[in-house]
Amino acid sequence: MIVAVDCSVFGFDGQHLKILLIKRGFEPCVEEWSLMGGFVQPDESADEAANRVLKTLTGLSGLYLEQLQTYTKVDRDPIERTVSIAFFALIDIHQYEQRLNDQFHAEWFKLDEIPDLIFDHPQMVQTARQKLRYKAALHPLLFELLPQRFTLPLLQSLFEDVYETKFDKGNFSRKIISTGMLIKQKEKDRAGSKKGRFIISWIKNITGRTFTPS
Amino acid sequence: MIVAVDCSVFGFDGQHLKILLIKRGFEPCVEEWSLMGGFVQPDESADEAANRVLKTLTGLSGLYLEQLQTYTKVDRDPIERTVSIAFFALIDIHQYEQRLNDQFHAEWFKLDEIPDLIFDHPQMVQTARQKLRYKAALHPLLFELLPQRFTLPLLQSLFEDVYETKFDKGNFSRKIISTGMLIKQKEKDRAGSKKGRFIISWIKNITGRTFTPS
DNA sequence: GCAAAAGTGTTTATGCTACACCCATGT
DNA sequence: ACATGGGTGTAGCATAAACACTTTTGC
Repeated sequence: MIVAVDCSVFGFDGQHLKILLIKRGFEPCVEEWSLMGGFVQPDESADEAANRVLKTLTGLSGLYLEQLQTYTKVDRDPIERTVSIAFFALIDIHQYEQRLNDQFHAEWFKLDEIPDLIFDHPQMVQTARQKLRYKAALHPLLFELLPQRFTLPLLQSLFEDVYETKFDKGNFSRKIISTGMLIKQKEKDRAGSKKGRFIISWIKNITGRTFTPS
Repeated sequence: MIVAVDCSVFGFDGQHLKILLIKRGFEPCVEEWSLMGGFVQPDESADEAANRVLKTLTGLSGLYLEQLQTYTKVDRDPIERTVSIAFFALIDIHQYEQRLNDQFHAEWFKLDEIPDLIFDHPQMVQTARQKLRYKAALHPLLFELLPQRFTLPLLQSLFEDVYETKFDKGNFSRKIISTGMLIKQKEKDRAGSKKGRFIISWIKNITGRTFTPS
């Protein structure tokens, strides 16, 4: 039986949450859109395979990566029996290097504009999205989508896009600050706002802290 | 590559949460304790395989079954490269039929008295336990461990054993009742208590309701 | 009657929501 | 000066925690 990995890669461009898809260059289903994936090699675990695939696609290592679920329907691959271990990854979209892009014809898609995907990839994307929402409500996850230094309004717009709702800025601010995971810098970011927003950065290595957005 | 399933089967005997383990009757690691598992056949999905395995072990179909995680370390099986899709299942321990038991030398173990297990099964058990706690805090899951008709004090002792803590009976009662998922019966259960406890039953098919224990 | 466990009520504390208000700056 | 978006303060509401109280029965 063949064992594959498929990755739902999420990014945030400042406006919308997006997912990275590639146009397949090989059979079956050439020229159709799909998640980035690959086969698990004899000398690697699935996690290693997923990291390898992501490195190949984005040029980046050490991305936030989490195993989602394994898809095993008998006929999910029309050619040969294949089980696929689905992952989702979070990436700072601005670190994504365009140069490797062309090789795979990769593109970022807004989540409500996803094209038809091969096999059971639509289901993987949906599950990835659900898990992202579910987990981000309790864990500091979405920071992985932002640069090291960002602003609170930007973080809020990310949460609002992920949860498709609006949050009260006062309550949002208090909730996020109260986690103790953010450090307010002295500098402000003055682009696109009359006042300016304080830059904040994220303490990545606090373990065990959880929070819910308001 | 070989694809297997392994199931962490939980039960509740009225006192403690327990897990069902078997003594392996075949190589490798004969006579050692392990989770109940099996190989995914060419004509079945992993879910079907897990259900088949559970049916073989317990004689029961339609158990609560959920995919946990897939274990893929290269050398996790010393004989041949095998990936294992781990599941956890919840069972009303009293429906478990002893007759099929002997075939596998199955036994229930308290979670703090689990013997050495083969391969990465200890990790599977730990992850299963974590997921059970995590999910039961938000979803009506633990009812699956009880008979159709049970009492509130019994439910509370189940929660207390799962979370290794004590809950206030008043607050617990209100919280559980407020979910609207329980029906208080007219009858009482008079065994082992001076007053008696009202029997309650569980409305299984309410979707979307969630709750947190107090 | 008394002990023991079931079940109910009540007070207090906490946290969340909504919304009003102030602040800094570009035009 | 004023419009705009950033940031802070606060009153009211809803929920949760702690604990006192009542009920029912076996002994």
